[in-house]
Amino acid sequence: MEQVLFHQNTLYVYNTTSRQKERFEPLHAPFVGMYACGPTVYSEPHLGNCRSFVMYDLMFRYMLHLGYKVRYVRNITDAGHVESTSGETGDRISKQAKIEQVEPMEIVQKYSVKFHRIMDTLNCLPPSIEPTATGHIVEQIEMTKKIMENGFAYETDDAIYFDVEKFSANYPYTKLSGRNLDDLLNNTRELGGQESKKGRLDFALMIKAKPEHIMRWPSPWGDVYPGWHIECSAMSEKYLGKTFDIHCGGMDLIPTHHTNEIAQCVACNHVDPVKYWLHPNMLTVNGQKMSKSLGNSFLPAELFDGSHPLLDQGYSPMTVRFSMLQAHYRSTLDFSNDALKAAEKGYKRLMNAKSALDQITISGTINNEEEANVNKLLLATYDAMNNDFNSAQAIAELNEAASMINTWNSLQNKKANIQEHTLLRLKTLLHHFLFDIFGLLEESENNNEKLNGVMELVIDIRKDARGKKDFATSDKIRDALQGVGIQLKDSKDGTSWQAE
RNA sequence: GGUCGGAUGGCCGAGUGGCUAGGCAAGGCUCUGCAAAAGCUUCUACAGCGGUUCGAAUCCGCUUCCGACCUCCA
Repeated sequence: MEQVLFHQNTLYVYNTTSRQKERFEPLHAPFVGMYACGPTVYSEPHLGNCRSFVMYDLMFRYMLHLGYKVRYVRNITDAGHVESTSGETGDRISKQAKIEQVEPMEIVQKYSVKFHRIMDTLNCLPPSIEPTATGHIVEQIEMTKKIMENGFAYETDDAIYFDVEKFSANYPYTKLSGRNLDDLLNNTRELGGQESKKGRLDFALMIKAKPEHIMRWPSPWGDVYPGWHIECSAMSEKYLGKTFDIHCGGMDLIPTHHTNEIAQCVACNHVDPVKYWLHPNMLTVNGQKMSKSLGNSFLPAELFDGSHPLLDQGYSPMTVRFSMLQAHYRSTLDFSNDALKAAEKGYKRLMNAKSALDQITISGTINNEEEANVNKLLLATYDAMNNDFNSAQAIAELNEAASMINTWNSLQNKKANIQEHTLLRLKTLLHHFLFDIFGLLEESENNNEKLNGVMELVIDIRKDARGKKDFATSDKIRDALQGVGIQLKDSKDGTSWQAE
């Protein structure tokens, strides 16, 4: 039996289009269609990329938890992400293929695999559908044809361009970004390259492939490869329909990629494709956006093993995930040693409280204040998430829970003065939030049976030594274990251990 | 240069005009053979200057600083 919680929990989301929080009402509840811009698989994703994917995962998980039937589509851009800055035309995949001296599809394969591994490591659920651009060339060509038929695109010697000026006469092109169209049109900044497009804001739907270009597909305009924006429009329409609920993507995609996506869809289907646009903010390093071009990227692997020069230790995947959850998705998040260290401790605190809660039972008497505090907290945690997925706030509420749990746990009898079903609800809450919604995992190796057996023995030997006041032996055991990353924790109830 | 968004205690970070978010660090205490771990506890901040209000971190204006986008980026 599945719970449907969305009737009691009204979700509010910040819609970039309206610049305010709106009540989330799916077009066809309980179904929710959600599209997120996935990676361009020409290199390894860095932590900034990962943050966005973790945030989409949080949204996906929370909506699932509420009982929505979510179809989460996240594409893979494996063709056509054009670099058009300096006259050199060509897409990122082809460029990287030249650098690594392999086939473009080898690049695609290599970095798709890496991407999926990282998503697994960070415990992101796989999307419901993960379509690739190369698998949907037909749909993209069809869409381009329709846009041309509708009069919003034109052909030149080198490409099919979208006519932004013509489009903007009929529709507020800059609606999403809030930019002033005239300012954009009159921007004095010089563009490189000698493209044949008419307007400076026009963008390529399809690019005619030069003879040396390997990734190419036949079309009414000769051999072409797709522009970047058209794939998302074509694939979102195919799997979610002409209109759907949620579209996610990094904030940096608003003025260009997402603006153009809307333009394409409207020019093609005459309807606004997306009801709610949700945009996670950037990850920063020393206040600056993490980006490949700035050279300040952290790769996940460098973070996990601590090999990045700015770090003085490694941090586990769940520490990284937790640090991302501790900030709201629309705020910038600054990555630093101190922030990660704090996250590491904070994550352990919650996990420890979760384990401690398993030992807590009810006393049989009810303390009204205790009872009220727990009930308040149960609501507050949901309220936080209902308020535009405020995981930071929700974590703060769970920390309040941790304090209560720790207090009960420090009592001789480990008993709480609350109702039985209230205790049960608290246990359920912690389980749901930590594992299902936040997507955290237990990282300790305490569930390894053989190691458990060995540790039991070692702890027993040390206990005997301590009993005989043979502290040389007991300390030797403690220090040696510390050396291999196992920490012993002495308490009144005996000794437990934890692997780093 | 244009447009948009920020500035919160030692650090990271929530904050929907009134009820000290939270975590980490630091100090104190409990526990302990010593330590670690764990727990309890203390630390009342909102860039500056004006304004609105009974009351402002929150609303408005100006100033300073920072960032993002405008050219590829999640």
